[in-house]
Amino acid sequence: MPELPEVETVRKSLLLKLKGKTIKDLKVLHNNVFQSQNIEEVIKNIKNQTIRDIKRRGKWLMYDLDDYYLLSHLRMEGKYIYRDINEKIEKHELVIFNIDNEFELRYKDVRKFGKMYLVLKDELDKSPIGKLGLEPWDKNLTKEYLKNAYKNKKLSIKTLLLDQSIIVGIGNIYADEILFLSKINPYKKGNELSNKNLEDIIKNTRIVLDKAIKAGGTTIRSYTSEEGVTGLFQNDLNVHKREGEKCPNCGNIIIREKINGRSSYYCNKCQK
DNA sequence: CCAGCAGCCTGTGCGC
DNA sequence: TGCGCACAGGCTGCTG
Repeated sequence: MPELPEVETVRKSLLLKLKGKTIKDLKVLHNNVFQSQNIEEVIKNIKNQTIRDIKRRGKWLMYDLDDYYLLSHLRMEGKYIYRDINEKIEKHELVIFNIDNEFELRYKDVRKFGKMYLVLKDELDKSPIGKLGLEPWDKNLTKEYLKNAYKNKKLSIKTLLLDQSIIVGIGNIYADEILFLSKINPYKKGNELSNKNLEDIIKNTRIVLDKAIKAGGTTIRSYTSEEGVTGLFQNDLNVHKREGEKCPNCGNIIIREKINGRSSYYCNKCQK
């Protein structure tokens, strides 16, 4: 589920259910989720912490606890579900939170790519959050900022848009959409972009992500029959997942090519 | 330092 | 029906 609009949608829904609740217990059923952290320590430290708020930074969820942030990245397929206390653990459920002895919040991740970190609040900068670039709506995100970030970069703009140390939150779907609206060829190199290109990228990043958030995100593969978040933005996609269809702008056929290992959809007539 | 690509995992869907 | 392959909304870590 995981680009910024989907994470934002998850954040809002988690907050409604969890704000003010206390984590009474934690079970970690798969070692790689907390990666290098000592799981016994994590469990000890998180017990009886109250969820004051749930924030978001880029594609990271941040549970704002009393003394810590619990950071959670869904990567490709992570999701949260609610279950009754002690209900049978299903396959792929990796982390079980006991919430106020009322119900369980479970983190489920088929591919096990997702990550969590429990960090002290004043050590946030040392966590993965500390390496992130600007939020799309940050006032510091200007064409000068991008020009500087992209100078000397021979990577394609498609690849650069996915670089979370420059702008956060854009993934493979929205990168394609942003480039389509900006009429930029995805192969164009970062250091070859014009001022107009850079302005269009910033403008369209905000437009696309805003619209996607309002639509509740994009749902492409419906591998969730249970309570996954189901967004509607897939109906508004212009090029992504539309190989062989007509470009809504010029009628040319939309093509798909791999750029740096990621499927990229674009119109080679209007994206120059 | 940088670009490119395998690797992490599991499941689904398609062509044969 | 079964098999093998390509693909999946992300990111890290290795290689040259």
